[in-house]
Amino acid sequence: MPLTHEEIVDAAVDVLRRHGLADLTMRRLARELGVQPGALYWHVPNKQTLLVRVTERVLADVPIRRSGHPAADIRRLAKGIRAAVLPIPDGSDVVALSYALDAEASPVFVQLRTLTGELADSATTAAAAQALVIHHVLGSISDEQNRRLADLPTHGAAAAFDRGLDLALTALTATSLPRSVHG
Amino acid sequence: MPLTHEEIVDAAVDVLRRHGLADLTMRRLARELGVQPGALYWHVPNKQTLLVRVTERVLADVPIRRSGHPAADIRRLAKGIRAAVLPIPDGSDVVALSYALDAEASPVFVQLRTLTGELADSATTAAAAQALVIHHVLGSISDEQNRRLADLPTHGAAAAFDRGLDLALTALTATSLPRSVHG
DNA sequence: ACCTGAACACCGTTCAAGT
DNA sequence: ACCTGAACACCGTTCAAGT
Repeated sequence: MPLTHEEIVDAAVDVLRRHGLADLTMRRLARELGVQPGALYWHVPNKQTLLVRVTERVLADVPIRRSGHPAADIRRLAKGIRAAVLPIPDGSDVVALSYALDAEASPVFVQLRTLTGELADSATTAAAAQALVIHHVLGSISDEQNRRLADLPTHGAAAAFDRGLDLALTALTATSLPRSVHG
Repeated sequence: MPLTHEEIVDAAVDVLRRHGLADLTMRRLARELGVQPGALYWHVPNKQTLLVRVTERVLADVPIRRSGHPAADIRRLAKGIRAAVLPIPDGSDVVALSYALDAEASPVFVQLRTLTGELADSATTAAAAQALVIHHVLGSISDEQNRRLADLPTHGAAAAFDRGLDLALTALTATSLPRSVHG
């Protein structure tokens, strides 16, 4: 049976999960799948696009629920992203790259945009808040993964993550009265 | 005259500034300097370390002044980093990598840590605020550079950057009364 | 339609040997 | 002390040719 697009993304996620981004090469992937490197290029245009597909897959399990309380939903979403990406070596780099290439690459990104929009008093504030949260989430994960790589302690990481999230959300709900349960 | 450490870093910054990270290879650098690739390894242990030196050089021109008003100083510092890194292709990636490898790689990082410490009501808040600001700064620059690469508009970038900075600082000065002019 | 084989133009790093 | 030459073990991508 012929190689499928799905199989390639599966194998890519697997290599990333087990060995990190440095080992996630097109050649390595081909070896893992028992084909020649060139075969991959019949199914995938290039490595960058493949990494975006990997991001979609990794973020696909993050639950997107709505409670009517945007701040609480943002908090849950941010924690969900962290939980999904943290166990994957270099996961934050891959997700950041995909977010940069395509800000609609995952429903998770879109949902975050919607939620900050409901909480902010203006469109510019909403955009700034969305960016602040995304940068906090991906930056925190990146720092934590790098600390792990360098064998530095990460005991307070989860609490620090929450504290940073609080700071960002405090500012949002302070500058504007929450319009909360309106959607 | 023999090759010097300085010359190598200079050439590296130059290649980065003109061609970006993808073209900043040890072999390309050697070619540019008229030596064999192996020659570089007598002066520099590896590429990662060289990139940290590049970051030091890039951030060296960011002015570190103190006014007695930490929030204003943080704002100025953040804008200084943005001004220094934005004109350099992939500059945010290189700086983020260096920050991850060594959070004391530049006096700029250290100064930011000090300033958030003065504004926060606790050590954990200080650490969270430092991280939030750094992630905002590097994340914003990265987004802006990527948008430029993809020929997307970046007209509101400076304002969005300031707005995000305000959000982070508003939260800091709201949760705690500024102890401000105490250092 | 799907893949192989082979090439093109590269990488970072090491190290004996030269001067 | 400082560098060359040459190697080792790789990269991403393309594409004629095969089935």
